[in-house]
Amino acid sequence: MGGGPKTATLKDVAGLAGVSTATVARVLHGNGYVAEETRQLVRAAIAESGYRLNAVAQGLRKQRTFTLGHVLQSVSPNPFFAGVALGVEQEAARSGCGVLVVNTRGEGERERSGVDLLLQRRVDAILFTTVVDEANVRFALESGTPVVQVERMSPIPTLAVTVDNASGAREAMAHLFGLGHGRIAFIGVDPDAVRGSGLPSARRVVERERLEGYREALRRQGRAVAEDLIALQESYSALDQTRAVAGGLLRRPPRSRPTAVFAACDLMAAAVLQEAARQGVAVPEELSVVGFDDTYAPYLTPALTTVAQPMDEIGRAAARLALDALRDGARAGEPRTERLATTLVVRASTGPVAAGAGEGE
Amino acid sequence: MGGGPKTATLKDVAGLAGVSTATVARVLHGNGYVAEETRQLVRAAIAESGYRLNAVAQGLRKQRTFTLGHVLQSVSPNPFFAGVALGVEQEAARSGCGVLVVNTRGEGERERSGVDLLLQRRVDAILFTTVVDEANVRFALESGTPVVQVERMSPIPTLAVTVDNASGAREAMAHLFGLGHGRIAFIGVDPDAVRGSGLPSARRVVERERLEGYREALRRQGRAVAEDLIALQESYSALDQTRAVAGGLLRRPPRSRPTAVFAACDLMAAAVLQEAARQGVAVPEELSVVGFDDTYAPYLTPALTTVAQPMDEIGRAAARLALDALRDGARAGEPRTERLATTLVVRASTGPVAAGAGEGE
DNA sequence: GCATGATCTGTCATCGATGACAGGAGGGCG
DNA sequence: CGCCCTCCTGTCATCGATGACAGATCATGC
Repeated sequence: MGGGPKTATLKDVAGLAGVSTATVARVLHGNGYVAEETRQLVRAAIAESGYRLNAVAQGLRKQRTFTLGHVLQSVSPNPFFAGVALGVEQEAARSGCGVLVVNTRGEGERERSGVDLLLQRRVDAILFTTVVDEANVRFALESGTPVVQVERMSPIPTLAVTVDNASGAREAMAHLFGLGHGRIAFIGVDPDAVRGSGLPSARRVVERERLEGYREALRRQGRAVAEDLIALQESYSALDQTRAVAGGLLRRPPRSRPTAVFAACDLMAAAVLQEAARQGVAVPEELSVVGFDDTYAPYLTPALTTVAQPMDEIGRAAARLALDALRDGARAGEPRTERLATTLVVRASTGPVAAGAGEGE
Repeated sequence: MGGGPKTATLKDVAGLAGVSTATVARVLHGNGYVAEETRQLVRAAIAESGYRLNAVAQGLRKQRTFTLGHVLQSVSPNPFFAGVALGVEQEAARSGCGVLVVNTRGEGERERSGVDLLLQRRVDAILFTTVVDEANVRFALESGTPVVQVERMSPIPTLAVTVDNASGAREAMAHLFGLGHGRIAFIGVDPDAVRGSGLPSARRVVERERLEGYREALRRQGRAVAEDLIALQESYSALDQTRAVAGGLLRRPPRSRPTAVFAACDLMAAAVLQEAARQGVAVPEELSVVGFDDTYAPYLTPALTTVAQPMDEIGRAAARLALDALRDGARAGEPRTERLATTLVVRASTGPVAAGAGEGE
C-alpha cells in the first residue's frame, strides 16, 4: 500500500491495446463504430491496467460533474434532515450521481461558504433543505445552477418540494376529535419569531402551516380556538422550555386542563411525555399526545402517535426534480413544485378521552 | 435565472485586466511577484467578472480534489452515523474540503458501487464508518487512496479511530454497582451472528467490546456471569425482538428478575423502557436502565442514563487523520490510530436498587 | 561600465477525457 | 470505372488552472 499506484489513464490503456485513445473511449461508452476484435483487445487492456475513469477530467471536459450539492441545517441531531439526506443520496446514486453535503448549523456564514464550495466544485444542482439567508439561493441561481428548495415557500421561484403540513395537522386533530377530545393544546414553534441569526420567514412556513392546520381543524368543528391552549416557542430544540410549558398545562385544574396535546414535532412531544410522567399523568389514559415528523416517535414511551413525514420520499423527489431538470437540458423550465402528503401513524400515546374530563369548554 | 450565465474563467479575467492568466493566478494565490498596481487591476477584474475558481479544473491539474469520501451504513435512522457524518463535514470544511457521502444501507453491492463512485471522483481520502465487505477497503487502498476506518478492528492496517467501548461498558456497570444492583441483565447484539449480507467480524468488534466490558465488570466485582441474564440478538434495529426479550426478563419471579438492564444501544434501551411501562414496572424505582450511544437517550421517558459516544469528535478525528496524512504528503505514514473515550451520562432511568429486591443470586 | 540579483510578466505544456473531423478500407450500384 | 455509403480508426483542439521557464526591466554594488 506504499507510495501511490498511479491509476491508469485512457492513454495508458490505449498504449497497452495498441490503439488510440479515441478508440478506447468508444469502447468505454459504446458509441461509434468499433470492430469486435478491437473491442475485445481494448476490454482486455482495460481489465489488465485496472483503468478507472477520471471523473474530474470528464467533468472538466463535459462541463457536468454528476454531483449534487445538498445544503441542510444539520444532519444531526434532528433525524428529519438525515432522512431527507438519505433520500437524496439514494436517488442520486441511482443516476450515478454523488452528493456533496453541507451542514450549515443554521449559521449564515457557513451557508454562504458552503454554497461557495458547491459552486466552485461546479455541482450540477443545489438542493436546499433549509435556508438561512435567501441571498444564498439567489447567489446559486445567478451562477446558472439549478436549485431545488425543500419545504419552503420562497419568494424566489425555483424547483420545489413541499409537504402539506396543514392537512397533516388537521388529520391529527381529526383523530383526537374522534377520540372525544375537546381541549387540545398546541405546542409549537412561533412562525413569527425571528431568531438571532435571522431565520427568514420563508422557512417558518412549515411552522405556520402546522399551527394553521390546528386552528382550521378547530374551526371546522365549530369550536373556538382557545389561545391559552397555544404555546409557541422560538426553537425546536429548546427541550427545557417545552417541558416547562407542558408542566404549566398539566398543572391546571381538571376543568381547564387539556385532555390532549398536539406537538409540532416529535421532539416536543417527547418533552411532553417526559413531563407527564414526572407529574404522574398517565398517557394515554389521562392525556393523549400527538407528535409530528415520525422521527423519535416509535422509540418513545409510550410509542407516539404522530404525523409522519415521508422524509425519504422528500429527498428522493428533490433529487429527481434536479436530475430531471438536468436531463431536459437548458430548458430551465417552469419552476415545478412537487407536493407530498403526510400520513397519520397511530400508536399508543393517544386514546379515548377519560370519562371524568368533561367537555367543559 | 435564464439559460445559464457562463461563469467567467481565468482567461476572461486576464482579458478584462489586460494581463496574462499567469498573472491572475499569481494574484489569486498570492505567490510570486506582482506589482501593486497590477494587483489592483486584477482584483477589480475578478470582482467585475464575478470570477469563481473552477475546482474541477484545479483538481485535474493539481491531482488533488480537496474532497473526502465518507462511506457509512446510513445517515438515517441511526443518529450515531449522522453525528459522525456531521463531525466529518465540519472538520473537512475547516480545511476547505467537501464531503461526498455514500449510504450503503449495509448492502455490499452499494458499498462497492459507492467506493467506485468515490474513486472515480478521485477523492483525496475515504473514511469508512462501516464496512460490509473488507474487499472494498483493499480496493480503495490499492488505488493509492488513504483510508480511515472508524470503530473497527480491521485486519487491514490503515488510519483509524476507535472508541473504548469496553471501558464505557465497565463504567456503566460501575454506576449500577454503586446503586446496589446485583442482577444486571445485558441486552445486546451478538458479535458472532452472521447476517444474511455477511457482516464481517470486524464490524462486530464494537458489539464484542461492549459485551466483554459487561462481563469483565462483573468479574472484577467477583461476581459470576449469569448467562441467562445475557440476551443477544442479530441486529440493532429489531425493536420487536428487544421488546420480547425484555418482556421475558421482566416477567420472571421477583427473586430472579434483574433489577437493572444494560442495553448495548439507546434504541434497545428504548424498547426496554417501553416494555417496562407496558408491564407497569416503574423505572427507575423497580428497574434501572442504561443505554449506550447517547442518541435517543435525552428524549426518552424517563430520560435515559447512557454511555455517550463522542460522535462529533469521532467524525472530526477521522477527518483530521485523513487531512493530516494528506498534508504530510506521500509519506503514507505508519497507520496511526486515534483512541477516544466514552462518557457516562447519568439521567433519570437509573436509581438505587429497591429494598425488596434482595441480592439473591 | 558591467555583473548580479530582485522584481515583474508572459508563454506554453500539462492534467485526462471527449468528440468533431478527417481519412482509409471495403462493398454495392449505376 | 467512378461514386457513395458503411465501417473503422486516428489526430487534435478543447475544457480551466497551474507552474516551470524564459524574458524583460530596473537598481545596486564593485
